[in-house]
Amino acid sequence: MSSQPVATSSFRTSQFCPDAINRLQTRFEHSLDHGQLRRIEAKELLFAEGDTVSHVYKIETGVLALFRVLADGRRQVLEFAYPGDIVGLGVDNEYTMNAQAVKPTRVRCLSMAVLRHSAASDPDLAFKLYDTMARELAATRDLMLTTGQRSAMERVASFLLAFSRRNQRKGQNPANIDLPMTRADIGDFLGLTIETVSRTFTKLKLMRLIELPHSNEVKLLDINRLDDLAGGSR
Amino acid sequence: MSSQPVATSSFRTSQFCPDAINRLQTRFEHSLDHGQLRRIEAKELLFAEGDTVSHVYKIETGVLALFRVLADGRRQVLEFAYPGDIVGLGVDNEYTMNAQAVKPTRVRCLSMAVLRHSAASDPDLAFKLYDTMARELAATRDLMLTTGQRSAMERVASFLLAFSRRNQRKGQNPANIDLPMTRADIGDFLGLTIETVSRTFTKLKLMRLIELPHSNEVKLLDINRLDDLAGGSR
DNA sequence: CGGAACATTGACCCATGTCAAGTGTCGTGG
DNA sequence: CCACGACACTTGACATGGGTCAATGTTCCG
Repeated sequence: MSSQPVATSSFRTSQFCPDAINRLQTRFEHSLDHGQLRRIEAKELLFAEGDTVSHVYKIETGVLALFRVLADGRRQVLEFAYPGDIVGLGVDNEYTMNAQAVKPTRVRCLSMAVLRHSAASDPDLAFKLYDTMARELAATRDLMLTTGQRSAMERVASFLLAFSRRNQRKGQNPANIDLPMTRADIGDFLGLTIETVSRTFTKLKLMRLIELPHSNEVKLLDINRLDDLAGGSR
Repeated sequence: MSSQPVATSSFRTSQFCPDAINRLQTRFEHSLDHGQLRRIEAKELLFAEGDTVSHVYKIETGVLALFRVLADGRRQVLEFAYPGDIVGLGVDNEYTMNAQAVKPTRVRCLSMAVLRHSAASDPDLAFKLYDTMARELAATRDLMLTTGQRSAMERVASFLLAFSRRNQRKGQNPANIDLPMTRADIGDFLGLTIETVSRTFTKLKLMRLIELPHSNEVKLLDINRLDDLAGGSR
Protein backbone atom coordinates (compact mmCIF):
# COMPACT_ATOMS: atom_id res chain seq x y z
CA MET A 1 0.00 0.00 0.00
CA SER A 2 1.27 3.50 0.63
CA SER A 3 2.90 3.95 -2.74
CA GLN A 4 -0.65 4.73 -3.81
CA PRO A 5 -2.01 8.02 -2.48
CA VAL A 6 -5.04 7.76 -0.27
CA ALA A 7 -7.18 9.18 -3.03
CA THR A 8 -10.65 10.39 -2.14
CA SER A 9 -12.65 13.46 -2.54
CA SER A 10 -13.90 15.41 0.44
CA PHE A 11 -16.40 13.84 2.74
CA ARG A 12 -18.26 15.05 5.73
CA THR A 13 -21.44 14.91 7.72
CA SER A 14 -24.45 15.19 5.49
CA GLN A 15 -28.12 15.24 6.28
CA PHE A 16 -27.83 11.49 6.49
CA CYS A 17 -26.75 9.41 9.32
CA PRO A 18 -24.39 11.28 11.62
CA ASP A 19 -23.59 8.17 13.60
CA ALA A 20 -20.94 6.36 11.64
CA ILE A 21 -19.39 9.66 10.80
CA ASN A 22 -19.07 10.59 14.41
CA ARG A 23 -17.36 7.33 15.07
CA LEU A 24 -15.04 8.07 12.23
CA GLN A 25 -14.35 11.51 13.54
CA THR A 26 -13.39 10.31 16.95
CA ARG A 27 -10.75 8.20 15.29
CA PHE A 28 -9.48 11.14 13.31
CA GLU A 29 -9.42 13.28 16.35
CA HIS A 30 -6.49 11.47 17.87
CA SER A 31 -4.40 12.85 15.06
CA LEU A 32 -6.41 15.87 14.08
CA ASP A 33 -6.54 17.45 17.50
CA HIS A 34 -2.80 17.70 17.44
CA GLY A 35 -2.86 19.29 14.00
CA GLN A 36 -2.04 22.92 13.45
CA LEU A 37 -4.82 25.49 13.46
CA ARG A 38 -5.20 27.75 10.46
CA ARG A 39 -7.43 30.74 9.93
CA ILE A 40 -9.03 31.47 6.54
CA GLU A 41 -10.65 34.80 5.78
CA ALA A 42 -14.00 35.04 4.02
CA LYS A 43 -13.63 34.46 0.27
CA GLU A 44 -10.18 32.98 0.74
CA LEU A 45 -9.45 29.63 -0.91
CA LEU A 46 -8.27 26.83 1.35
CA PHE A 47 -7.31 24.73 -1.65
CA ALA A 48 -8.09 24.59 -5.36
CA GLU A 49 -9.14 21.87 -7.76
CA GLY A 50 -6.05 20.22 -9.17
CA ASP A 51 -3.71 21.22 -6.34
CA THR A 52 -1.64 18.44 -4.89
CA VAL A 53 -3.20 17.16 -1.69
CA SER A 54 -1.01 18.20 1.21
CA HIS A 55 -3.47 18.19 4.09
CA VAL A 56 -6.92 17.15 5.11
CA TYR A 57 -8.84 19.69 7.16
CA LYS A 58 -11.31 19.52 9.98
CA ILE A 59 -13.47 22.58 10.34
CA GLU A 60 -13.48 24.08 13.82
CA THR A 61 -15.60 27.17 13.19
CA GLY A 62 -17.04 28.82 10.09
CA VAL A 63 -18.31 27.47 6.80
CA LEU A 64 -16.69 26.42 3.54
CA ALA A 65 -18.20 26.18 0.06
CA LEU A 66 -16.87 23.31 -2.03
CA PHE A 67 -17.33 23.94 -5.72
CA ARG A 68 -16.24 23.30 -9.27
CA VAL A 69 -16.26 25.73 -12.19
CA LEU A 70 -16.81 25.37 -15.92
CA ALA A 71 -14.47 27.03 -18.39
CA ASP A 72 -16.80 30.00 -18.86
CA GLY A 73 -17.11 30.65 -15.15
CA ARG A 74 -20.37 28.90 -14.34
CA ARG A 75 -20.00 27.49 -10.89
CA GLN A 76 -21.55 24.50 -9.16
CA VAL A 77 -21.34 24.44 -5.38
CA LEU A 78 -21.31 20.75 -4.48
CA GLU A 79 -21.60 21.12 -0.76
CA PHE A 80 -21.26 23.39 2.21
CA ALA A 81 -19.03 22.17 5.01
CA TYR A 82 -19.65 23.05 8.65
CA PRO A 83 -17.81 22.67 11.97
CA GLY A 84 -16.95 19.03 12.60
CA ASP A 85 -16.84 18.25 8.89
CA ILE A 86 -13.68 17.02 7.26
CA VAL A 87 -12.67 18.16 3.80
CA GLY A 88 -9.78 17.78 1.44
CA LEU A 89 -9.51 14.14 0.48
CA GLY A 90 -8.78 14.01 -3.22
CA VAL A 91 -8.33 11.49 -5.99
CA ASP A 92 -4.89 10.55 -7.24
CA ASN A 93 -3.42 13.00 -4.77
CA GLU A 94 -5.25 15.96 -6.32
CA TYR A 95 -8.11 17.93 -4.82
CA THR A 96 -11.23 17.46 -6.93
CA MET A 97 -12.93 20.69 -5.88
CA ASN A 98 -12.18 24.21 -4.74
CA ALA A 99 -12.72 25.03 -1.08
CA GLN A 100 -13.57 28.64 -0.29
CA ALA A 101 -14.43 30.17 3.04
CA VAL A 102 -17.96 31.56 3.15
CA LYS A 103 -17.07 33.46 6.29
CA PRO A 104 -13.93 33.60 8.47
CA THR A 105 -13.15 29.99 9.23
CA ARG A 106 -10.75 28.04 11.42
CA VAL A 107 -9.54 24.63 10.32
CA ARG A 108 -7.28 22.06 11.89
CA CYS A 109 -4.74 20.58 9.50
CA LEU A 110 -3.73 16.95 9.28
CA SER A 111 -0.89 16.05 7.01
CA MET A 112 -1.97 13.61 4.36
CA ALA A 113 1.10 11.50 5.04
CA VAL A 114 0.00 10.92 8.62
CA LEU A 115 -3.54 9.98 7.63
CA ARG A 116 -2.24 7.65 4.95
CA HIS A 117 -0.05 5.98 7.52
CA SER A 118 -2.87 5.57 10.01
CA ALA A 119 -5.18 4.08 7.42
CA ALA A 120 -2.52 1.63 6.29
CA SER A 121 -2.03 0.28 9.78
CA ASP A 122 -5.68 0.36 10.74
CA PRO A 123 -8.04 -1.67 8.53
CA ASP A 124 -10.95 -0.56 10.64
CA LEU A 125 -10.19 3.06 9.81
CA ALA A 126 -9.94 2.28 6.10
CA PHE A 127 -13.26 0.51 6.33
CA LYS A 128 -14.89 3.47 8.02
CA LEU A 129 -13.47 5.84 5.46
CA TYR A 130 -15.17 3.69 2.88
CA ASP A 131 -18.44 3.68 4.74
CA THR A 132 -18.27 7.43 5.03
CA MET A 133 -17.65 7.88 1.33
CA ALA A 134 -20.66 5.71 0.60
CA ARG A 135 -22.83 8.00 2.67
CA GLU A 136 -21.36 11.09 1.11
CA LEU A 137 -22.15 9.59 -2.27
CA ALA A 138 -25.74 8.95 -1.24
CA ALA A 139 -26.05 12.57 -0.10
CA THR A 140 -24.63 13.88 -3.37
CA ARG A 141 -27.13 11.77 -5.27
CA ASP A 142 -29.87 13.24 -3.18
CA LEU A 143 -28.76 16.65 -4.31
CA MET A 144 -28.76 15.42 -7.89
CA LEU A 145 -32.33 14.31 -7.55
CA THR A 146 -33.11 17.84 -6.41
CA THR A 147 -31.26 19.85 -9.04
CA GLY A 148 -32.17 17.42 -11.80
CA GLN A 149 -35.89 17.13 -11.19
CA ARG A 150 -37.24 19.82 -8.91
CA SER A 151 -38.60 23.30 -9.58
CA ALA A 152 -37.07 26.44 -8.10
CA MET A 153 -39.64 26.52 -5.31
CA GLU A 154 -39.06 22.87 -4.48
CA ARG A 155 -35.31 23.36 -4.45
CA VAL A 156 -35.40 26.33 -2.13
CA ALA A 157 -37.87 24.63 0.19
CA SER A 158 -35.68 21.50 0.35
CA PHE A 159 -32.68 23.70 1.00
CA LEU A 160 -34.33 25.39 3.95
CA LEU A 161 -35.61 22.10 5.33
CA ALA A 162 -32.12 20.62 5.19
CA PHE A 163 -30.99 23.46 7.48
CA SER A 164 -33.94 22.85 9.71
CA ARG A 165 -33.02 19.18 10.09
CA ARG A 166 -29.40 20.07 10.68
CA ASN A 167 -30.44 22.42 13.47
CA GLN A 168 -32.64 19.76 14.98
CA ARG A 169 -29.75 17.30 15.00
CA LYS A 170 -27.59 19.84 16.77
CA GLY A 171 -30.31 20.48 19.33
CA GLN A 172 -30.98 23.97 18.00
CA ASN A 173 -34.23 25.58 16.97
CA PRO A 174 -35.35 23.93 13.72
CA ALA A 175 -37.46 26.97 12.84
CA ASN A 176 -34.66 29.54 13.11
CA ILE A 177 -32.15 29.35 10.35
CA ASP A 178 -28.92 31.22 9.83
CA LEU A 179 -27.77 31.37 6.23
CA PRO A 180 -24.07 32.17 6.31
CA MET A 181 -23.70 32.05 2.54
CA THR A 182 -24.70 34.61 -0.08
CA ARG A 183 -27.56 34.28 -2.56
CA ALA A 184 -24.94 33.59 -5.21
CA ASP A 185 -23.64 30.62 -3.22
CA ILE A 186 -27.17 29.30 -2.75
CA GLY A 187 -27.93 29.79 -6.43
CA ASP A 188 -24.80 27.98 -7.51
CA PHE A 189 -25.66 25.17 -5.12
CA LEU A 190 -29.23 24.75 -6.34
CA GLY A 191 -28.58 25.47 -9.99
CA LEU A 192 -30.55 28.75 -9.95
CA THR A 193 -29.70 32.43 -10.40
CA ILE A 194 -29.49 34.88 -7.49
CA GLU A 195 -32.59 36.59 -8.77
CA THR A 196 -34.61 33.39 -8.77
CA VAL A 197 -33.43 32.53 -5.28
CA SER A 198 -34.34 35.97 -4.06
CA ARG A 199 -37.76 35.96 -5.73
CA THR A 200 -38.50 32.53 -4.30
CA PHE A 201 -37.70 33.76 -0.79
CA THR A 202 -40.03 36.68 -1.38
CA LYS A 203 -42.75 34.35 -2.59
CA LEU A 204 -42.38 32.20 0.53
CA LYS A 205 -42.58 35.36 2.62
CA LEU A 206 -45.81 36.41 0.88
CA MET A 207 -47.21 32.94 1.46
CA ARG A 208 -46.53 33.45 5.18
CA LEU A 209 -44.32 30.38 5.26
CA ILE A 210 -41.15 32.20 6.26
CA GLU A 211 -39.94 35.50 7.67
CA LEU A 212 -36.73 37.23 6.67
CA PRO A 213 -35.65 39.48 9.57
CA HIS A 214 -32.30 39.84 7.81
CA SER A 215 -31.33 38.50 4.42
CA ASN A 216 -29.24 35.84 6.14
CA GLU A 217 -31.76 34.89 8.79
CA VAL A 218 -34.86 32.84 8.04
CA LYS A 219 -37.71 31.89 10.34
CA LEU A 220 -39.76 28.94 9.21
CA LEU A 221 -43.40 29.58 10.07
CA ASP A 222 -44.91 26.35 8.76
CA ILE A 223 -42.53 23.48 8.32
CA ASN A 224 -45.25 21.06 7.25
CA ARG A 225 -46.41 23.20 4.37
CA LEU A 226 -42.79 23.76 3.40
CA ASP A 227 -42.42 20.02 3.35
CA ASP A 228 -45.30 19.76 0.91
CA LEU A 229 -43.76 22.45 -1.28
CA ALA A 230 -40.46 20.56 -1.31
CA GLY A 231 -42.18 17.90 -3.37
CA GLY A 232 -41.93 14.63 -1.50
CA SER A 233 -39.17 12.19 -0.65
CA ARG A 234 -36.96 14.21 1.69
CA MET B 1 -16.41 -4.92 12.74
CA SER B 2 -18.74 -7.15 10.82
CA SER B 3 -21.72 -6.55 13.05
CA GLN B 4 -21.97 -3.42 10.94
CA PRO B 5 -23.07 -4.02 7.36
CA VAL B 6 -20.60 -3.05 4.68
CA ALA B 7 -22.69 -0.06 3.81
CA THR B 8 -22.08 1.63 0.51
CA SER B 9 -24.01 2.58 -2.51
CA SER B 10 -23.23 1.15 -5.89
CA PHE B 11 -19.91 1.92 -7.49
CA ARG B 12 -18.43 1.09 -10.80
CA THR B 13 -16.22 2.14 -13.62
CA SER B 14 -16.88 5.71 -14.62
CA GLN B 15 -15.35 7.89 -17.27
CA PHE B 16 -12.53 8.43 -14.80
CA CYS B 17 -9.56 6.34 -14.20
CA PRO B 18 -10.29 2.70 -14.94
CA ASP B 19 -7.01 1.65 -13.38
CA ALA B 20 -7.65 1.40 -9.68
CA ILE B 21 -11.07 0.03 -10.41
CA ASN B 22 -9.65 -2.74 -12.50
CA ARG B 23 -7.32 -3.63 -9.70
CA LEU B 24 -10.29 -3.72 -7.38
CA GLN B 25 -12.23 -5.85 -9.77
CA THR B 26 -9.51 -8.43 -10.05
CA ARG B 27 -9.76 -8.82 -6.30
CA PHE B 28 -13.50 -9.18 -6.50
CA GLU B 29 -13.20 -11.67 -9.27
CA HIS B 30 -11.77 -14.35 -7.05
CA SER B 31 -15.12 -14.49 -5.34
CA LEU B 32 -17.36 -13.11 -8.06
CA ASP B 33 -16.36 -15.51 -10.75
CA HIS B 34 -17.67 -18.31 -8.58
CA GLY B 35 -20.93 -16.46 -8.02
CA GLN B 36 -24.17 -17.58 -9.55
CA LEU B 37 -25.24 -16.15 -12.89
CA ARG B 38 -28.62 -14.52 -13.15
CA ARG B 39 -30.53 -13.27 -16.15
CA ILE B 40 -32.67 -10.15 -15.98
CA GLU B 41 -35.12 -9.25 -18.73
CA ALA B 42 -35.42 -5.73 -20.12
CA LYS B 43 -37.42 -3.50 -17.72
CA GLU B 44 -37.02 -5.99 -14.89
CA LEU B 45 -35.77 -4.67 -11.55
CA LEU B 46 -32.65 -6.28 -10.13
CA PHE B 47 -33.21 -4.60 -6.79
CA ALA B 48 -35.17 -1.64 -5.44
CA GLU B 49 -34.34 1.30 -3.21
CA GLY B 50 -34.88 0.32 0.41
CA ASP B 51 -34.57 -3.43 -0.14
CA THR B 52 -32.22 -5.21 2.21
CA VAL B 53 -28.87 -5.76 0.55
CA SER B 54 -28.50 -9.47 -0.16
CA HIS B 55 -26.02 -9.47 -3.01
CA VAL B 56 -23.61 -7.35 -4.96
CA TYR B 57 -23.65 -7.85 -8.71
CA LYS B 58 -21.09 -7.76 -11.44
CA ILE B 59 -22.52 -7.12 -14.87
CA GLU B 60 -21.50 -9.69 -17.47
CA THR B 61 -23.55 -8.47 -20.43
CA GLY B 62 -26.27 -5.87 -20.89
CA VAL B 63 -26.92 -2.49 -19.26
CA LEU B 64 -28.60 -1.37 -16.05
CA ALA B 65 -30.11 1.99 -15.20
CA LEU B 66 -29.67 3.03 -11.56
CA PHE B 67 -32.27 5.55 -10.51
CA ARG B 68 -34.28 7.13 -7.74
CA VAL B 69 -37.84 8.42 -7.90
CA LEU B 70 -39.70 11.26 -6.24
CA ALA B 71 -43.11 10.71 -4.69
CA ASP B 72 -44.91 12.03 -7.77
CA GLY B 73 -43.03 9.75 -10.13
CA ARG B 74 -40.31 12.06 -11.41
CA ARG B 75 -37.26 9.95 -11.92
CA GLN B 76 -33.56 10.70 -11.81
CA VAL B 77 -31.27 8.17 -13.43
CA LEU B 78 -28.01 8.46 -11.51
CA GLU B 79 -25.92 6.24 -13.67
CA PHE B 80 -25.88 3.55 -16.31
CA ALA B 81 -23.90 0.42 -15.50
CA TYR B 82 -22.13 -1.62 -18.17
CA PRO B 83 -20.36 -4.97 -18.36
CA GLY B 84 -17.54 -5.14 -15.83
CA ASP B 85 -19.25 -2.69 -13.51
CA ILE B 86 -20.24 -3.68 -10.02
CA VAL B 87 -23.50 -2.52 -8.50
CA GLY B 88 -25.48 -3.07 -5.36
CA LEU B 89 -23.49 -1.79 -2.42
CA GLY B 90 -25.89 0.03 -0.15
CA VAL B 91 -25.87 2.07 3.03
CA ASP B 92 -26.93 0.56 6.33
CA ASN B 93 -27.64 -2.67 4.51
CA GLU B 94 -30.24 -1.07 2.24
CA TYR B 95 -29.93 -0.36 -1.46
CA THR B 96 -29.99 3.38 -2.08
CA MET B 97 -31.24 3.18 -5.66
CA ASN B 98 -33.34 1.06 -7.98
CA ALA B 99 -31.55 -1.05 -10.57
CA GLN B 100 -33.48 -1.78 -13.73
CA ALA B 101 -32.30 -3.62 -16.83
CA VAL B 102 -32.25 -1.42 -19.90
CA LYS B 103 -31.98 -4.52 -22.05
CA PRO B 104 -31.66 -8.22 -21.25
CA THR B 105 -28.76 -8.44 -18.84
CA ARG B 106 -26.66 -11.12 -17.17
CA VAL B 107 -25.16 -10.50 -13.75
CA ARG B 108 -22.97 -12.56 -11.49
CA CYS B 109 -24.07 -12.55 -7.86
CA LEU B 110 -21.85 -12.28 -4.83
CA SER B 111 -23.40 -12.72 -1.45
CA MET B 112 -22.97 -9.68 0.72
CA ALA B 113 -21.91 -11.85 3.62
CA VAL B 114 -18.94 -13.15 1.66
CA LEU B 115 -17.82 -9.70 0.57
CA ARG B 116 -18.18 -8.42 4.10
CA HIS B 117 -16.03 -11.24 5.33
CA SER B 118 -13.34 -10.64 2.73
CA ALA B 119 -13.19 -6.93 3.50
CA ALA B 120 -12.89 -7.57 7.20
CA SER B 121 -9.90 -9.81 6.77
CA ASP B 122 -8.27 -7.77 4.04
CA PRO B 123 -7.44 -4.14 4.90
CA ASP B 124 -6.10 -3.65 1.41
CA LEU B 125 -9.49 -4.54 -0.04
CA ALA B 126 -11.28 -2.18 2.31
CA PHE B 127 -8.87 0.54 1.30
CA LYS B 128 -9.51 -0.07 -2.38
CA LEU B 129 -13.25 -0.04 -1.82
CA TYR B 130 -12.75 3.37 -0.29
CA ASP B 131 -10.65 4.58 -3.19
CA THR B 132 -13.27 3.35 -5.62
CA MET B 133 -16.05 5.15 -3.80
CA ALA B 134 -14.02 8.34 -3.93
CA ARG B 135 -13.78 8.07 -7.70
CA GLU B 136 -17.44 7.24 -8.03
CA LEU B 137 -18.19 10.32 -5.97
CA ALA B 138 -16.04 12.46 -8.26
CA ALA B 139 -17.91 11.09 -11.28
CA THR B 140 -21.29 11.81 -9.70
CA ARG B 141 -20.18 15.36 -9.00
CA ASP B 142 -19.18 15.70 -12.60
CA LEU B 143 -22.71 14.79 -13.57
CA MET B 144 -24.01 17.34 -11.07
CA LEU B 145 -21.97 20.03 -12.71
CA THR B 146 -23.62 19.04 -15.97
CA THR B 147 -27.24 18.84 -14.87
CA GLY B 148 -26.89 21.84 -12.58
CA GLN B 149 -25.24 24.27 -14.96
CA ARG B 150 -25.42 23.19 -18.55
CA SER B 151 -28.03 23.83 -21.29
CA ALA B 152 -29.88 21.00 -23.02
CA MET B 153 -27.50 21.10 -25.97
CA GLU B 154 -24.46 21.01 -23.71
CA ARG B 155 -25.90 18.11 -21.73
CA VAL B 156 -26.64 16.01 -24.77
CA ALA B 157 -23.24 16.77 -26.31
CA SER B 158 -21.48 15.80 -23.07
CA PHE B 159 -23.56 12.65 -22.93
CA LEU B 160 -22.53 11.59 -26.42
CA LEU B 161 -18.90 12.45 -25.78
CA ALA B 162 -18.89 10.31 -22.65
CA PHE B 163 -19.91 7.38 -24.82
CA SER B 164 -17.25 8.28 -27.31
CA ARG B 165 -14.57 8.23 -24.61
CA ARG B 166 -15.90 4.98 -23.22
CA ASN B 167 -15.65 3.41 -26.67
CA GLN B 168 -12.12 4.70 -27.06
CA ARG B 169 -11.12 3.16 -23.76
CA LYS B 170 -12.54 -0.15 -24.86
CA GLY B 171 -10.67 0.06 -28.16
CA GLN B 172 -13.89 0.57 -30.12
CA ASN B 173 -14.75 3.24 -32.65
CA PRO B 174 -15.21 6.52 -30.75
CA ALA B 175 -17.39 7.89 -33.55
CA ASN B 176 -19.90 5.06 -33.59
CA ILE B 177 -22.17 5.01 -30.61
CA ASP B 178 -24.80 2.52 -29.57
CA LEU B 179 -27.45 3.93 -27.24
CA PRO B 180 -29.04 0.95 -25.52
CA MET B 181 -31.37 3.09 -23.44
CA THR B 182 -34.59 4.87 -24.42
CA ARG B 183 -35.03 8.63 -24.81
CA ALA B 184 -36.87 8.54 -21.51
CA ASP B 185 -33.84 7.04 -19.78
CA ILE B 186 -31.57 9.64 -21.34
CA GLY B 187 -33.94 12.41 -20.36
CA ASP B 188 -34.16 11.23 -16.79
CA PHE B 189 -30.39 10.99 -16.66
CA LEU B 190 -29.80 14.51 -18.01
CA GLY B 191 -32.76 16.18 -16.32
CA LEU B 192 -34.58 16.80 -19.61
CA THR B 193 -37.81 15.56 -21.19
CA ILE B 194 -37.91 13.00 -24.00
CA GLU B 195 -39.08 15.71 -26.38
CA THR B 196 -36.12 17.94 -25.61
CA VAL B 197 -33.68 15.07 -25.99
CA SER B 198 -35.25 14.17 -29.31
CA ARG B 199 -35.27 17.75 -30.56
CA THR B 200 -31.65 18.20 -29.54
CA PHE B 201 -30.64 15.12 -31.49
CA THR B 202 -32.47 16.49 -34.52
CA LYS B 203 -30.72 19.82 -34.10
CA LEU B 204 -27.33 18.08 -34.01
CA LYS B 205 -28.34 16.17 -37.12
CA LEU B 206 -29.24 19.39 -38.94
CA MET B 207 -25.92 20.88 -37.86
CA ARG B 208 -24.24 17.90 -39.54
CA LEU B 209 -22.55 16.94 -36.28
CA ILE B 210 -24.20 13.55 -35.97
CA GLU B 211 -26.12 11.00 -37.99
CA LEU B 212 -28.93 8.85 -36.64
CA PRO B 213 -29.15 5.69 -38.77
CA HIS B 214 -31.42 4.24 -36.11
CA SER B 215 -32.78 6.00 -33.06
CA ASN B 216 -30.39 4.00 -30.92
CA GLU B 217 -27.33 4.38 -33.12
CA VAL B 218 -25.39 7.64 -33.37
CA LYS B 219 -22.46 8.49 -35.62
CA LEU B 220 -20.38 11.43 -34.48
CA LEU B 221 -19.28 13.41 -37.53
CA ASP B 222 -17.25 16.11 -35.79
CA ILE B 223 -16.09 15.32 -32.30
CA ASN B 224 -14.16 18.58 -31.93
CA ARG B 225 -17.18 20.74 -32.63
CA LEU B 226 -19.23 18.56 -30.32
CA ASP B 227 -16.61 19.20 -27.68
CA ASP B 228 -17.08 22.94 -28.12
CA LEU B 229 -20.84 22.54 -27.84
CA ALA B 230 -20.41 20.59 -24.63
CA GLY B 231 -19.20 23.78 -22.99
CA GLY B 232 -15.73 23.15 -21.66
CA SER B 233 -14.24 21.16 -18.81
CA ARG B 234 -15.29 17.64 -19.73
C1' DC C 1 -51.81 -7.12 -41.01
C1' DG C 2 -52.39 -4.85 -36.61
C1' DG C 3 -51.10 -2.98 -32.47
C1' DA C 4 -47.86 -1.49 -28.93
C1' DA C 5 -44.05 1.04 -27.73
C1' DC C 6 -41.03 4.39 -28.80
C1' DA C 7 -39.53 8.50 -31.29
C1' DT C 8 -40.26 12.77 -33.76
C1' DT C 9 -42.43 17.04 -34.70
C1' DG C 10 -45.42 21.07 -34.01
C1' DA C 11 -47.84 24.75 -31.46
C1' DC C 12 -48.11 26.95 -27.42
C1' DC C 13 -46.95 28.51 -22.75
C1' DC C 14 -44.63 29.27 -18.59
C1' DA C 15 -40.79 29.13 -15.36
C1' DT C 16 -36.67 30.82 -15.07
C1' DG C 17 -32.85 33.49 -17.03
C1' DT C 18 -31.22 38.19 -18.43
C1' DC C 19 -30.64 42.91 -18.01
C1' DA C 20 -31.35 46.98 -15.54
C1' DA C 21 -32.77 49.86 -11.74
C1' DG C 22 -33.47 50.54 -7.16
C1' DT C 23 -32.87 49.61 -2.03
C1' DG C 24 -30.87 48.27 2.03
C1' DT C 25 -26.81 47.43 5.08
C1' DC C 26 -22.32 47.68 6.67
C1' DG C 27 -17.77 49.50 7.43
C1' DT C 28 -14.62 53.29 6.85
C1' DG C 29 -13.03 57.86 7.12
C1' DG C 30 -14.02 62.64 7.94
C1' DC D 1 -22.17 61.04 14.48
C1' DC D 2 -22.76 61.46 9.75
C1' DA D 3 -21.49 60.75 4.77
C1' DC D 4 -20.00 57.89 1.52
C1' DG D 5 -18.92 53.90 -1.16
C1' DA D 6 -19.04 49.01 -1.74
C1' DC D 7 -21.57 45.18 -1.84
C1' DA D 8 -25.38 42.26 -1.44
C1' DC D 9 -30.10 41.84 -2.03
C1' DT D 10 -34.57 42.87 -4.11
C1' DT D 11 -37.64 44.10 -7.67
C1' DG D 12 -39.27 44.96 -12.34
C1' DA D 13 -39.67 44.33 -17.40
C1' DC D 14 -38.70 41.42 -20.85
C1' DA D 15 -36.78 37.35 -23.50
C1' DT D 16 -36.31 32.55 -24.17
C1' DG D 17 -35.19 27.72 -23.37
C1' DG D 18 -37.33 24.00 -22.43
C1' DG D 19 -41.74 21.93 -20.68
C1' DT D 20 -46.54 20.44 -21.96
C1' DC D 21 -49.94 18.63 -24.81
C1' DA D 22 -51.23 16.63 -28.93
C1' DA D 23 -50.65 14.61 -33.43
C1' DT D 24 -47.95 11.89 -36.51
C1' DG D 25 -44.16 8.62 -37.75
C1' DT D 26 -41.49 4.55 -37.25
C1' DT D 27 -40.06 0.08 -35.79
C1' DC D 28 -40.75 -4.16 -34.21
C1' DC D 29 -43.07 -8.26 -33.15
C1' DG D 30 -46.95 -11.27 -32.70
